[in-house]
Amino acid sequence: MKLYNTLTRKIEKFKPLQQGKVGMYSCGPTVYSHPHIGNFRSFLVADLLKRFLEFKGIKVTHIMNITDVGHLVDDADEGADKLEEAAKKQKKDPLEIAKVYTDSFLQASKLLNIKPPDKYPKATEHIKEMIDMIKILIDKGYAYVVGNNVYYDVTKFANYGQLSGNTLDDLNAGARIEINEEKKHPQDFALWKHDPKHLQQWDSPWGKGFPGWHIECSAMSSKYLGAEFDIHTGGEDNIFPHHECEIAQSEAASGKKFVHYWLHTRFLLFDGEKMSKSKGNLYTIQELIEKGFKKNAIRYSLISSHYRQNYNFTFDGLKAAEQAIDKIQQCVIRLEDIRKTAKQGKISEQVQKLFSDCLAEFDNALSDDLNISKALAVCFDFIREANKSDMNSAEASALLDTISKIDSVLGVLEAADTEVPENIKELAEKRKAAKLNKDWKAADAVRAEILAQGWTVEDTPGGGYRVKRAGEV
RNA sequence: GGCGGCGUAGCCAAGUGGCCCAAGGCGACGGUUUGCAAAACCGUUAUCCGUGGGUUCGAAUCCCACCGCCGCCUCCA
Repeated sequence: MKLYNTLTRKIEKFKPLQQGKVGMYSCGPTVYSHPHIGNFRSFLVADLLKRFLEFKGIKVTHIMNITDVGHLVDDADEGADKLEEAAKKQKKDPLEIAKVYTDSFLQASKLLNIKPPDKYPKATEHIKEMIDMIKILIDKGYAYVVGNNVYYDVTKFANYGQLSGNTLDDLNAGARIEINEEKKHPQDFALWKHDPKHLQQWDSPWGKGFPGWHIECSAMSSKYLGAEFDIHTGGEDNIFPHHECEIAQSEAASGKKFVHYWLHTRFLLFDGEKMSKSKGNLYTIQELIEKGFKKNAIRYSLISSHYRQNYNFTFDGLKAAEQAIDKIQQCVIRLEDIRKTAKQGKISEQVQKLFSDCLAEFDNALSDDLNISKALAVCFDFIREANKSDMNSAEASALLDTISKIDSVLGVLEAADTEVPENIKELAEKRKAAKLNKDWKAADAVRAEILAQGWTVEDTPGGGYRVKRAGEV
């Protein structure tokens, strides 16, 4: 498998530290507002990667943090904490705010069929680990104390800038942040801050205060994955300063290489524009569902293009995604039908080749830096062949199994367990009877009646029929 | 100013030196099937890949220039 590594800016062959096992850390949400589709693109890329690694038989330990403190509004390490701002505005305790938006995030994650990570560690529950790491950084000379604040000394870390390609000189030249007199170097960043106005305060060796933003990921990733691990994911905006600072902290503290592969998801555009609150195009998953879009279509849409490419999210695209999923679902229904009704038999060489080729090509496509477009093309080529084939029950079952393997990665199919109401069933039977009498007029009238109640009836080969909710597969 | 990405059909999007007169999805149109539908299948929908040069036997793919779009460097996935 090959992955593009932001650190080296190259596509590299992926080799886990331990064969068959992968440790993966994903930067999760800062829970000060409802996460939107852009946030979820990044989380879905992590989910896709994890599912694919699992598809390949690799055991993945996945950690996703929830940031519920310390995310300052500006990186001059001044100003308000975003959670605190929300708390003050809504006149609520920061933890209450965090809970509301954490719940919203978890709910949307579930709607999008994101496999829960092994752990969602919260920053506020790891203050001790952060303090311990800060102490080490001070002891090793990478951090210094000024009054009740602790700063990381970027000049002590030779590789600062390796991830983002920034150099300290360039950063200074382009700096738009105000100079903080306490810092030795303008790019030094806070590890621990003192601010009497801050609502969330903890005791520390440097007095009451709260942790800087970057330290949480360093502390929590090493706690759950060790000081050195395989993959770290996040949005492209995390590259600098967040991930750059994480590397500086973690590698300085442990003396080991921190992360082997850095994956960054590019931003989502909405109708060709950057999403922002002022443009009013920051949709949440829940809002899209209220608008009538299907949750699996949202998932499909968000994963259907390459993660290192800006993806232009549109409502038309969502509709196209619904159609595409329907196509797969329709094939599943057909195969289920064959599996149940066709005669038993052996799996022919032809069918054997069809599904083994499909799985191999699907694997190859995603192994190429998660080439999802190619993988989907493989999937649809397979669907077309499956729809054409005349087959026995065992073959249908094998093809269903193939689709289910593919969907263990895509995660877009839904169990078709719609309960059909009794009266609709009766109407469908009535129509069947009319059809047998070739009373087309009556049959069509019943069909119209069924449709008026929000259901559709479709004939299947052999005189049967299927009832489904109107607009569904 | 520094760092980086992109421009392929009506839309989304793969392909990064010969298999490309360019995959796949959506849409559209025609056909097969159907009592009629739906679904499915078949066919058509880019002789050409932002523009102009160059390298090469050969380029969407490499080089140069230009135009356009976008991201990071400041909170953001």
